[in-house]
Amino acid sequence: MQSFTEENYLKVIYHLAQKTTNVQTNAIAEQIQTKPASVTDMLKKLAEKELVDYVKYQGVTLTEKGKQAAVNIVRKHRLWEVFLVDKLNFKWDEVHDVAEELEHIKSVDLIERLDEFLGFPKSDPHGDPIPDKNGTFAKTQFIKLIELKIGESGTITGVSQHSSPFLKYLEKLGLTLGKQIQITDITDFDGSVEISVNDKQINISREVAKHILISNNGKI
Amino acid sequence: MQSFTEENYLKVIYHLAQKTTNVQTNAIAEQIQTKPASVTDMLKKLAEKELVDYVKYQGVTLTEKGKQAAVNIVRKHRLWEVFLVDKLNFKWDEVHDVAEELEHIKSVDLIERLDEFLGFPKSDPHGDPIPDKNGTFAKTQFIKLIELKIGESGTITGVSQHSSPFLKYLEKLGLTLGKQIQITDITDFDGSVEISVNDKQINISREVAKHILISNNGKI
DNA sequence: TTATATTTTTAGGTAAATCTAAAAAAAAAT
DNA sequence: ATTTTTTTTTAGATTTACCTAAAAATATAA
Repeated sequence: MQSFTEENYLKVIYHLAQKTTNVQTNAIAEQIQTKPASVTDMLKKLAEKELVDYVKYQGVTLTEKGKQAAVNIVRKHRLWEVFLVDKLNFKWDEVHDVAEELEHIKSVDLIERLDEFLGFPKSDPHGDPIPDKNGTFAKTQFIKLIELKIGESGTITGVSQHSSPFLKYLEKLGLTLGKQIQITDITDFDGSVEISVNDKQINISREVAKHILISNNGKI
Repeated sequence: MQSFTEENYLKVIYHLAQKTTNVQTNAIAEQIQTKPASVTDMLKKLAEKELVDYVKYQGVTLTEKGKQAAVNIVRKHRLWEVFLVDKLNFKWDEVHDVAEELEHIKSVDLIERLDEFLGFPKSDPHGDPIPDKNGTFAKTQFIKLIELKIGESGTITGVSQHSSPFLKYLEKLGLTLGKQIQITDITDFDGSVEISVNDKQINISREVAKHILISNNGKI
């Protein structure tokens, strides 16, 4: 079993490893809100426990054992987020911090029963996939909204930015999960995107469009 | 805000204070599974924070601030127990350890929403009262089953022993919360009690009868 | 009321996770 | 190919919660 702190390191390394193979000390420090020196200490400890492969000055990768542990935390985090939104009526921008605490509750039985209670959800309130109890993710097929061309359409199925202001903004625009959208225009000047959603035309910046994930896309 | 460990001390002191006014160092150490020397250290720290009144060699009492914090943990613990039993189908003997972890989740919003989701329950799966968000307990009127006389009856509304074997045993006998019972005989020899429940006659020891709490009692 | 037992505290130390400041290694720029 | 910058590590402290062993205070018994 890992400590609360070790679990946080594993989770952060897991997420950072989606971008780069070898995860850097500084990147971890930034995520965990601590100093690089503290990270080095912890990496040694995790390597000792065979949860990461660590070579001085070369960054880390998770071992199979470390990856399993990390995926399990991700699973718990996302299931709790579903609980908070579906059952306790939290908004999708309010759940992160609470789930951050709940994800460390240890009982295996609890999480299996929670999964069942929630109806074995496949994704969390932000569209992120929930691994099953063996750590397997369902294959998901997303493209970024920014990649759609004029006339193309699709369904909003995720976001790649979880900050509260961003999520609140999308909510205000009516750009929530499950919504059907169509690209009606792309401005030459700054690349901002005009889309039709809820029978209305709205305009979003390229930056926003980058972080909206679309599935079932195609021409109409 | 208190640390996880501080919260545990406050909770234990709160529970022990139901029996004696001045809570002793050794009693705390036993409950928390630690050494008396460690308890002394922590009592100094809690006194420093004005959560307890502590006089060397004289034991401790909670201050008003300390009591508030303790009652809040009790509230969270009991609400989570209701969640586990009512929503996740845990048995009443399985919930204690998990609730012990969940009670330390900090979000105030979470616990208010959970309370609402559960329908503002007034007692937990063992019949213990749940304080409201101001820390007020509803007045409860229990007597021990052992105090009933032959012919008297009542409703099982609580237990004063939470060990898993005890709870499992009661479950097997059908002595669960809400059940209507009547005393049909009390054995002279060892004081064991014959009761009628679910249209059957069963026999329990004095020791068991001491830990079953009855309300609405009276002659029939 | 003195002796004995129990309870509690002090003193000094350990382990986990953090820190700052300085040194070392690696990467980038001239 | 140096120099400069950035990244990472080491060394030595700090804080929290715990420990053991010994001393001190309190309670109990003779």
